[in-house]
Amino acid sequence: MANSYIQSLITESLSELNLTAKQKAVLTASLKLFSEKGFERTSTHDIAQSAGVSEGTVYKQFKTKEGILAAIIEPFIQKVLPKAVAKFTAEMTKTSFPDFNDFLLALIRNRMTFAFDNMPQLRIILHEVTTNEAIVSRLENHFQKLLVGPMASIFKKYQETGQLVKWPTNRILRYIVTTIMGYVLPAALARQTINIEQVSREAAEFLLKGLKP
Amino acid sequence: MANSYIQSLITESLSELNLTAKQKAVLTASLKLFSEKGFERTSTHDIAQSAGVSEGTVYKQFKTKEGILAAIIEPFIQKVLPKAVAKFTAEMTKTSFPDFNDFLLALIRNRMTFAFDNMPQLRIILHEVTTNEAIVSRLENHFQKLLVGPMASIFKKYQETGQLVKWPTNRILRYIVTTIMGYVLPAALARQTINIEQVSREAAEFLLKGLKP
DNA sequence: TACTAGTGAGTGAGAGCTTACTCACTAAAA
DNA sequence: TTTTAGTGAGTAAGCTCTCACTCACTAGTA
Repeated sequence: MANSYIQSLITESLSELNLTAKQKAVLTASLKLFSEKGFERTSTHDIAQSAGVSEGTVYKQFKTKEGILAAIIEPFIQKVLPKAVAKFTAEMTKTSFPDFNDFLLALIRNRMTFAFDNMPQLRIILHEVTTNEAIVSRLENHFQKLLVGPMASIFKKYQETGQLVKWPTNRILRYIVTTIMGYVLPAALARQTINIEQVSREAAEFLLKGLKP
Repeated sequence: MANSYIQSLITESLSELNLTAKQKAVLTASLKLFSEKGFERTSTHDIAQSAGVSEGTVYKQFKTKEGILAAIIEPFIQKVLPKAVAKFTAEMTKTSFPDFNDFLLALIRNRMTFAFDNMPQLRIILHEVTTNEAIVSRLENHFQKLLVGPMASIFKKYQETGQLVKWPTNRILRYIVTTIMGYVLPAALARQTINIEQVSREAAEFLLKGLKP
């Protein structure tokens, strides 16, 4: 469900650029190589070979190697991320789980699925983020604008019904996000998968206790 | 306290190699540049210039550029990390805080101080870890051998006095570590400092609730 | 229908640089 | 005198990016 939706987001943002089959091959090959070896250790020769095109083709569409990286990261930060968040918050406000436990579980499951569906992109961003301050501040900005705002009103409901501790939205979000990351990051780095269902329950159990009033 | 101890660990591991002043300058310059720009974007020319030596000097001691990276990462993983953990667990078992809250606070404060004292090294490892599986599995191994073992017996005490939930050591550690990372990582990436004292209390408050039986 | 002109994605050899690494040499210490 | 740290110009490999060229295809013309 979340899977196919995310997939369509990616294919959409790809087809929007109306690229030829070969240009798309360049992007998908770059995504794979960048996430496996890192941007700097991937040569344009590698990309061309992996995509089955000539190096000239790589540079027809993307003027520089950095341009390929931007063509991967930018749509993800500017389109995939915001759309996924918007869709999720809309779903949450509509469904309106009366029980905070159910809300937490849905949230964690949703976010973990998203992370695993977009593992290559997330790995690339994680790598870049350590040496690129610009991306860090843009992601921070996104976190504030996209997440903190919508979540505040949702949290308020649970706080008023005495199910959620009355801490600032920022603080509550930090614990939720980092607890999820605590499961996703090791798996991402070790290139392993996890049992999302089981792990979500585990994380929800802990967070529910920690975020009780 | 923790600060000066860690500092001495680094200087010790540096002087153990009994390097000349220029060779040490090469290492400290590399540490700075690698953590700021990343290993691949740092040239040996940059290192030589920053250290105020010739490129030949760089290669007198370290046979390859990878060798410089290893000379930074290896002592950290094999000596600094284990010693810091050993010293901490020894301190904890000796002092034996009767109150789990006090233990948690000491633990978090200690770990955060360590992280900020070793920020450059941690940034380099974070960057490398995304493209180097070998380091990942070695760190995982360290986590198991160094942390899980000693912590198990400490946790047992608090579990028996009804202050700590009876979850596996691994699970409890995961939540403690990730909660700390939730404060340290954003600061590390944004290259900012945080109020360790205030933030430690915040984190301890959350963890105490989440880890109550 | 047959011919021609035009288009643009794709090619790959190679220009131009950067980079990691070497080595013949110097200066100074032992 | 021997040894050793340090030097920096030099080298070869590898990188990004360019550009003159090909060729399948389309659209207009006779």
